[in-house]
Amino acid sequence: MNKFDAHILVVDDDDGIRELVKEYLSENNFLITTANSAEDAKEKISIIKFDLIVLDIMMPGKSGLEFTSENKNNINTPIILLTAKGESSERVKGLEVGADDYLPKPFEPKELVLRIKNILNKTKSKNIKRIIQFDNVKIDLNKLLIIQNKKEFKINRTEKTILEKMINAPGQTFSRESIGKIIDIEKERSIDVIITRLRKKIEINPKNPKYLQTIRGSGYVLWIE
Amino acid sequence: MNKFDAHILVVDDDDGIRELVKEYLSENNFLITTANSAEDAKEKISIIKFDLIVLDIMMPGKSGLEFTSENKNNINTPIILLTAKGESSERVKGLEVGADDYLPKPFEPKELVLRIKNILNKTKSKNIKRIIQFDNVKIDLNKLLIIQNKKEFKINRTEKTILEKMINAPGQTFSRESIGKIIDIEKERSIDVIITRLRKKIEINPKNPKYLQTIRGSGYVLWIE
DNA sequence: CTTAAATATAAAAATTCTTTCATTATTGGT
DNA sequence: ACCAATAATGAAAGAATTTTTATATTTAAG
Repeated sequence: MNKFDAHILVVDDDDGIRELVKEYLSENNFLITTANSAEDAKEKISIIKFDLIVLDIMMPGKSGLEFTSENKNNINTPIILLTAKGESSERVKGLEVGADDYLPKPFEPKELVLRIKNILNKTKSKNIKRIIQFDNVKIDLNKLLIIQNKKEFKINRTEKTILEKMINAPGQTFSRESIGKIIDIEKERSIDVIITRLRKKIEINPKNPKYLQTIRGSGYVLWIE
Repeated sequence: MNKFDAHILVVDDDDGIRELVKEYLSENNFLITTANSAEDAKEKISIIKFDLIVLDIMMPGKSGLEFTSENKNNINTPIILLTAKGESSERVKGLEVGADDYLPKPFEPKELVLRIKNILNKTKSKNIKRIIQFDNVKIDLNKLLIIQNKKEFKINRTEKTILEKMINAPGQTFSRESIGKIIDIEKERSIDVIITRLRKKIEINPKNPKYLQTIRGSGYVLWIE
């Protein structure tokens, strides 16, 4: 939808690092705004709502720790701290005052991108998928429909609840017990039946499931993509 | 309360690392159990409920990734992966399959302790309420029970789903339409009926609701506190 | 105070979902 | 290849939930 994945504020007094980070993150499809001090950052967050802040701890004037401590509770934005190598006490404090993650310097840019993406994923708990498509199958949890090779199947509440979980954790195994907990069903045999029914809707060939597979001894898994 | 901060399972095929980690974490007031393979770990988690799992990615037999993927959904336990330096694709996968954090090897033990503490903190404060109490009423969504003045009522899935939403947005009005969407019910009259049933369980005097009130023309609201 | 619209409620009817059961198929280990 | 354990499945029984119906009650407005 948006051209950028997220809008990130990078705060560091060191021009070199700041520009390096900016460049690297930009290449990775983030929109970057920079600030060279906590005070500068403070001003910018009062104007723009960022998706995440990358913040150097050690800066002249107000430190990254102070900034985090003062602002974390007023804004909802996740913060990643850049900390000095070895100074683990800094990191402890950082997490204590509300930072979401930290990265000891010097760091690999890749690492930063990785941690950013991870946090954005977690905080964006709103990005729960409700409509997915793969091969010739479309699952629409809003309309409670599965369309498979032009055939249309209704799904019921139970099936919806299971799919909701599985779709948002593809490749992860769900034991019968855990599925039972999700949908408040007690008997494990009932879950077999529900899976059989689901397969008839999802699978081209239900007898030889491609997507909703059995993990013998463990449970079931949804493979998409 | 407990003598230890948390019970942690350390999984690594390398005896040296495993023992080193164990020793260091023990010194930091964690109770440590070890496993030397994913298979071994699997057995142990079936017996003991750990607070956290530290898991090497690269192991003979089942890899840490596979273990995470297969088990993350069935246990509720946070997982920290130990990954090879440089192998950032491993880390991406790790997070994708549900790991909560990772640490590239070689790592400083201090760093591990820090990340463990951070995760334990976060997971402790999941703020979705599932058990609440007010006046003489206790609602337990886990046990699917409402206890009101020593009377005990079962609640069904529909009721649970509605309460789940309302409890976490008290004071917010829910239109019949929005309730219907939550529980996949079409007819608005049916929702009247469901509310009536709920009131019999929650309210001391269902005819004169104190908690689950009607907002004429708009819907219903749950007032607690 | 009356009235019309909205809500409440009990009970029955209709529908949907869960469980059971009997049988067959598949899988992994020896 | 064989065995035992696990899983799949169709059909039917059993339970539970949703919807309808019919009637009563409450509310806001004039």
